[in-house]
Amino acid sequence: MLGETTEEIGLSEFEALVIDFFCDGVRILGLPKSIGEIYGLLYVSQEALSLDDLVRRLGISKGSASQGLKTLRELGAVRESEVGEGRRSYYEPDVELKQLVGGFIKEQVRPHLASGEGKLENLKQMVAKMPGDARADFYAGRLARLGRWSKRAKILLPLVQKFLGR
Amino acid sequence: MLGETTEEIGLSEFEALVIDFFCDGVRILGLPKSIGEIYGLLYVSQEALSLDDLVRRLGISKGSASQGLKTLRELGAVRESEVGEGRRSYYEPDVELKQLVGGFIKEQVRPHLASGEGKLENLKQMVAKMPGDARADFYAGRLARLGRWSKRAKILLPLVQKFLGR
DNA sequence: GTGATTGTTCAATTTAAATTGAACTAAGTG
DNA sequence: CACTTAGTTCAATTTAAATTGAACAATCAC
Repeated sequence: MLGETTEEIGLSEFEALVIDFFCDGVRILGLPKSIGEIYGLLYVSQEALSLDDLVRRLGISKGSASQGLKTLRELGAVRESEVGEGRRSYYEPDVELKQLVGGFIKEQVRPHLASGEGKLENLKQMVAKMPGDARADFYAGRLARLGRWSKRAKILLPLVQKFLGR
Repeated sequence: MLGETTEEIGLSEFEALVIDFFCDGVRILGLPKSIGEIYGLLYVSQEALSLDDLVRRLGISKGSASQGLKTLRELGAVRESEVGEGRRSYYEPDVELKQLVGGFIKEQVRPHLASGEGKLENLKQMVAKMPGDARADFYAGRLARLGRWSKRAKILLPLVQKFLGR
């Protein structure tokens, strides 16, 4: 099993630029650069890649690659390929924008929205217990507005997903 | 001019929780916590506040407050109040979701989209210069897909703004 | 079973980002 | 003008986040 195939190491200029493109992309979403590198290399590769391929070609640690792949799988941005023969897993990207955005909304956006709504509920209860003066009225008004923001976001998200679906 | 008005220092529990709410919010958007603190305190205050008020009540440095206010003004999330008498400036929040999202899209999202389109253009030119083999076809296909993503985003953003406008 | 291969976890380290604080500009006051 | 007050800038520091790498499971091969 020595020297089986020509093992590509390093990255072509083209590959490096595609990867850089995705690093910028994930940066906006608040995800670590390594996620962009991994997804980028998968996106620009014709064949599915193993964890070891990612480590070798990107020059990142096994820990980073493992952790990054885990996040990408949770987001639904990457899936295990069926083809790989041995015990080793190979990964390929999901390239459907709809899926990518859907996964991001489900994993990153909705949890934050939900926790925000919880906090808002607490705040409303605090105001309900305050003396009914002008200050409490002001607070109630501001909280009501936040509630409307949150409600709108919850209507908007499915619409966005629908729009991206076709 | 000593001891003019009862100068509130520190934060009530309610104020602290509202500020915390906004810190979470800006975190998702990839903005620093101090931005959330400043906007949060303005949001929960009935009167416009000066830079010095922010420094004192939030316990942050003048530098942070100045820089944070600058960013918030650029985003259109905060404006100078008309009322302030002396030479000092007072600030109040813009509480219209439409404006806030609009400012964020204009300042944070569009510039990234534009730079991404530039990079994509470069990549397409590189592929055009490659030998016309299967690999180049694969690359061309992937880049075309990225182009569609970007096009969709550009259609979607104004729709989102419109939706939030009413 | 032993030894090799694949992948995960997490404490220690590195890297990147935010914050401070002192020096500075600008504008107001007497 | 000299003196105070308001606000900005930016190098140095602090803080938070990402990455590493070594130890640890899990799975296969023999």
